[in-house]
Amino acid sequence: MQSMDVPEVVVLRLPLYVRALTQLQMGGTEVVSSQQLGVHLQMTPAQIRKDLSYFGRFGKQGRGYNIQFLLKELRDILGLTKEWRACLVGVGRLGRAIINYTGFAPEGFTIVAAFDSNDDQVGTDVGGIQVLPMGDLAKVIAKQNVTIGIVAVPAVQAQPVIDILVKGGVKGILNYAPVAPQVPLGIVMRNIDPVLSLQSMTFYLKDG
Amino acid sequence: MQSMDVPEVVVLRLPLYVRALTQLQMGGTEVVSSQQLGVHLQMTPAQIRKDLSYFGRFGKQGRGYNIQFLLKELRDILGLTKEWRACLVGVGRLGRAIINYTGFAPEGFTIVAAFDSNDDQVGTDVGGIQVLPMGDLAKVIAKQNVTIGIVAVPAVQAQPVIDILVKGGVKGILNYAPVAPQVPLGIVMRNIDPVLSLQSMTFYLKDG
DNA sequence: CGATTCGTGTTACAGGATTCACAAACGGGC
DNA sequence: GCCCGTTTGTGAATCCTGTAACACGAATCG
Repeated sequence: MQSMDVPEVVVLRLPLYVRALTQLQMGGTEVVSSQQLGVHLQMTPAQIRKDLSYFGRFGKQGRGYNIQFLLKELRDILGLTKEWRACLVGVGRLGRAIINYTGFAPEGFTIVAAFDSNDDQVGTDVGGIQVLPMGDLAKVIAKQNVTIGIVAVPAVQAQPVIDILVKGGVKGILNYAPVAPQVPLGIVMRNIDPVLSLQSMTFYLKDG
Repeated sequence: MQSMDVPEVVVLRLPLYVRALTQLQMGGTEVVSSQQLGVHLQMTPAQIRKDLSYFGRFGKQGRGYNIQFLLKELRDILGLTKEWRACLVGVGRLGRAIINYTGFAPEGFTIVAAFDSNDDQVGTDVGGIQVLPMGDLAKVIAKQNVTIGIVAVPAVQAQPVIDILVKGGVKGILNYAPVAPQVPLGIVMRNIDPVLSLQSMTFYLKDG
């Protein structure tokens, strides 16, 4: 709905606001100005105000933003009030680390199933989750209400796996494989790729 | 030097070109046009040509780009021709996964040392690397010629650890902790944060 | 050897995003 | 109740990025 006319860069920044505000809230602050938030996040106050203004008027002139209120609003906007159910494909070293990562659950992201194409893996238990064969994917996605697929397979398998996930019905893909797969319109994909990060970093390091 | 007037977005795309070209090279292709590359990467040919033109004239009219040559040039530009030595801080689950990740080495990134503040971890062997106490950090960075620090510690420890790394002399930080730490000017930082990726994804998923 | 085709590098343009600047609103003090 | 310092929300202006257009070089073909 409103997603249409909000620039994507703005959406990418919203989670940063959520995180910073949460931190401030932990610290006991109740009200914050765009100025102060800007210092925290290394951004200009103007940008913060403009970003927020895409979604409504959350602040009070002369005072700033009520943190609790703004947090609730932002969580709503981002869709973080409900639980998101994900499935993982690929339980190699990386996949295991992802399953055992404790950062997802507190934010409402739950991995409810794991798959692998390797028969040796199928049937084993990883971090309390039964590893299922790829054939069960579509069925589990439908039954378990899975909307996000997490891909942790080798590069060459990424595209086929993603095709299966999409056909199975997931709406979002979190891709850890070092490739830039194609997804149909309407599917949201995010890539996690430390090597790309390092390779762009070295550009600035090479003659420092 | 030239880093000054090249937009950062362009630098971020260069590794994508390197990867796509490498893939084409594996497939036996010798020459590629911006058109073809664009199909591969889902970009307009114009953008590719413009990006490359920041650094030189690599193509031949009527023919396209010689892949081997362009790859060499791009690797040079990005500083990928030498070996980059990194150290890891934090050998918890995430840190172990990073050490054991096989994607870094082929691209010239080597983890030469690991540190942890937990005395139980110090002295143990992780993926063939001795875990050292934090106190040794500065010494090792200098002796081992380490330029990149990889941070895989809990959120609250990230900032102090990064301060130590920077004081120790690293020039780049690859941060896996879910915070946005501050670094002094001249230090390059990249953040890897799957939760942020998911949280911006759900914005588009929430009423799909 | 001239004509034709192809694809580059570059310049000009359009669309976005960021920053600026200011009127309007709020709260506290008197 | 009124004034003053503060901070928002928002058009306007600036900056940046991506796209389209085009002139030219290189190769090919008859």
